[in-house]
Amino acid sequence: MFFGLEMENYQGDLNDIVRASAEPAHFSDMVPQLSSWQQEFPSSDPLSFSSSAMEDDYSTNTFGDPFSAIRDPLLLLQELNVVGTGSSSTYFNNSPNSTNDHHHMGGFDDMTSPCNIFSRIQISHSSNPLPPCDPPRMAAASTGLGGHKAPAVFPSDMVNAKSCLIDNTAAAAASVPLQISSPRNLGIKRRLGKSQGKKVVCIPAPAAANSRSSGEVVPSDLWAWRKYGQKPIKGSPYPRGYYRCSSSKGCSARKQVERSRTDPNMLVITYTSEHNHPWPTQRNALAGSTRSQPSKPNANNTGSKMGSPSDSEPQKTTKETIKVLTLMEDN
DNA sequence: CGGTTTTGACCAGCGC
DNA sequence: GCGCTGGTCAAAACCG
Repeated sequence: MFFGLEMENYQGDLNDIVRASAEPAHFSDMVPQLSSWQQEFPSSDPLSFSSSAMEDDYSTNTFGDPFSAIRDPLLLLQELNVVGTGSSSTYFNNSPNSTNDHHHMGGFDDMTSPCNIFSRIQISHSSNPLPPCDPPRMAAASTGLGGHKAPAVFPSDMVNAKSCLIDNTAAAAASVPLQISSPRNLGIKRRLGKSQGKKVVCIPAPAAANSRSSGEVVPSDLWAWRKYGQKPIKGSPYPRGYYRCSSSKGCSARKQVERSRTDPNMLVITYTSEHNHPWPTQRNALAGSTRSQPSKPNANNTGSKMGSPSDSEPQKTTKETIKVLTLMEDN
């Protein structure tokens, strides 16, 4: 069930993995699962998806702001370190207990709070941690990691854990340059090779979970991200969004968000650089951060060369997010 | 007012 | 050198 298990069968063709494990049908199964998740973690849970969001028709909004409802996977892990046992200090640690595949992340099992989403997150330590998302990039991660046991992180209820996280920082620490093996991504290879501390996260795209049309507020990230660009990517029908941290001036943390070209239900988030500041106690600003669906006459963006404005990630500051921060500070 | 998103333009790396 | 491509900049519009 875990794709870590699927990865064990990986023998080189990532596309086969994607085909084998990332069928859209899986995602359709995700909705009721998330609904049950929502039931188990009701609105008091700052991390849960909204039920109304789940009711949004994903098929009619295939790229409708897929990022807003996503909490940073890395952030989730960081929060684990904060809220959890504090036994680890990295985004995800290779648990000393991880001697084989399909281990829970150390400390995760301690997350027993009924209101803690993390209790439902499992980390798969697989010798082949490649996720069933973007094959070229995952191939890159595979190449770069050089056997590094990068675990996957995912809510266990979500489509058989169709999310993953590749810690390229570890690769960099091991002096293993991140490389893209696919000739289709030479450009990316070029960029990735230059940067350091890249982390690639592949997660299921929420079904327009931000539900901006309904005005529902969905927490996305404790970090404040400001979108500074969006570009269409060759070979991919989906644009890539460029975000930088706006929590602190001078912070070089950035992330790129795009849909997997092989599985539109998956989002590939690439983190670049680290935050050079503490957790934001509050968002720098509210104005614009709760921007609703553009009301501009060209809101449908028919004339845009870069895709729909709904592709972007709204920087939503929510009471729920503040609540999480408060809880974190209490710890 | 101070933040955001949007988006056209610009720049730089790479292959040919 | 040129073209392609990805990444970034910055002005304008927008939002609360």
